[in-house]
Amino acid sequence: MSNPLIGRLERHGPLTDEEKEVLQRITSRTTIFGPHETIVPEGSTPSHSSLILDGFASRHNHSLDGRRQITAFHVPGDFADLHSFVLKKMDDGVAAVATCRVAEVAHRDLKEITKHFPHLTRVLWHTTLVDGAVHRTWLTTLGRMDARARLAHFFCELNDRLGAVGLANDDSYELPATQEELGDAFGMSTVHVNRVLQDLRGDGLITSRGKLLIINDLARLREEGQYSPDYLHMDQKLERD
Amino acid sequence: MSNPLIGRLERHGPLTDEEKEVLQRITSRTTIFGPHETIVPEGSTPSHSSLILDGFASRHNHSLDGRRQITAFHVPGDFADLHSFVLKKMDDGVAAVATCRVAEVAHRDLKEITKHFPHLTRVLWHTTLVDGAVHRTWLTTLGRMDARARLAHFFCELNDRLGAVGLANDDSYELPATQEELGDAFGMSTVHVNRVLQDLRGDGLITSRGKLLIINDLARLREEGQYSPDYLHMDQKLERD
DNA sequence: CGCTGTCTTGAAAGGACTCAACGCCGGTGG
DNA sequence: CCACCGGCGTTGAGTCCTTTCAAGACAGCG
Repeated sequence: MSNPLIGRLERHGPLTDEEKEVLQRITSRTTIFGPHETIVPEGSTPSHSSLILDGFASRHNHSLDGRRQITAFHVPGDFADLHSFVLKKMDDGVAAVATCRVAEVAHRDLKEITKHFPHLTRVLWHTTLVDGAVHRTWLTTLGRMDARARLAHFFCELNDRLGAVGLANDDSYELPATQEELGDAFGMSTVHVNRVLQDLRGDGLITSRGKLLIINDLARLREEGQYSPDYLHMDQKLERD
Repeated sequence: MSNPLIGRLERHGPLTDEEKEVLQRITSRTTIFGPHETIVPEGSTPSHSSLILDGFASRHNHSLDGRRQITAFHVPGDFADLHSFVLKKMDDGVAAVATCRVAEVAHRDLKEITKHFPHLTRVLWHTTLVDGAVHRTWLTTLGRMDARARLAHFFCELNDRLGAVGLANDDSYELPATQEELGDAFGMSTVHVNRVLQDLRGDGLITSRGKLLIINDLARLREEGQYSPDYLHMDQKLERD
């Protein structure tokens, strides 16, 4: 089976055989994390970065009074903490939402890439910048949209991101997050998440059975969430030279 | 006078003379933007990135219904849109808050850096990752703190960032943003910004005369804003090899 | 079968918003 | 030199989205 990282990076243009070999080599050590387990502790100084091969993970900050804010969700093919390679110290933490299979990529190996593979370096840089673009978009939904629109927006985002790795079919996908986690991500209480979800279901926009989320009316959900996928920079090609 | 970019990047460790020469060379073309002028339009595909030499700038997104969210403020020494070098298309826009002197750094030149100066590349990457860390922190304040704490937090953040470039003295500095801009950054209406500022002044935490902001009780402001500057990664050294 | 985590529901309280109007001040033009 | 103007800050009142607290229902699991 093909390497999820290579697939992810090749969305932005072909890689040379040599580049693919390197990527293959540095992603060979894998670990499993169960639901709610910590993948990278907040404040730690890891010597490797974690690539999600399988599962669903979150990144979170804690305010000083202990409240949790989830700042990102990660799907297979995403680096959850590539930033720790450059920033060294984690200002945030990474946790498994559902069971995750993770490749641990040594920072030593990443540094070799930056020394010898400038194109690969730019593509890796690109993935961290897309994270930033998603952060900005979440800022916009948090600052300027109501709870219903925020959740609608997120369901659209996830549909596109999971679709890109073959994990969404017919606008439906597995969403392993609890209502508490959704609340921690989108600045709302668990109670309110529950009520908004009921509204969205009641209005025929989505259906959910257990962890399965089905989007019934994607056009309307996009409109309610004011969703436009530009910020994901999904199929953008990066010139090599 | 010394180059603000070199000063900024050298916070993370010494640069070679050759690296400094390159930086000096690529930041030589400057432009002035007046208050409220657009520096980089949302959705554009710039061929250069804008380094703030002087002034105060903002980055913003618009929701589809036209509401503005400011996602970052930039001070001298900051690249406002280094991400456009790698992402190509701007998902956000950059505007001058106060008059800005800006160095326009050609993407062509940045690409040469990624080919020949791996250390410099990592340091530049670092600055975009700090932007990301600030975004995450803002997400946390937006999602999990009330309006008063968000503003308190921001005033502490700016005190540290401006202090690092010599633009804050005795915990006071120029803050050229209007109350409307603060509202657009921190998810609140102009009216509410006004009221919260009055509270902060009334409680003796800050004083403001015109555009000058004075922090009267930094310890208490930090506590109210739950502020800790770790996420700015300010004095972190990056090893060269 | 009981436990624990998750989802659901109700009621009351509150933070923040909208609308609307007014004051202040610096700039500009007559 | 002064009156007008537009941008910005301030105030008041009413409304509403969202929270908190509390408790009950449900379901998977050991």
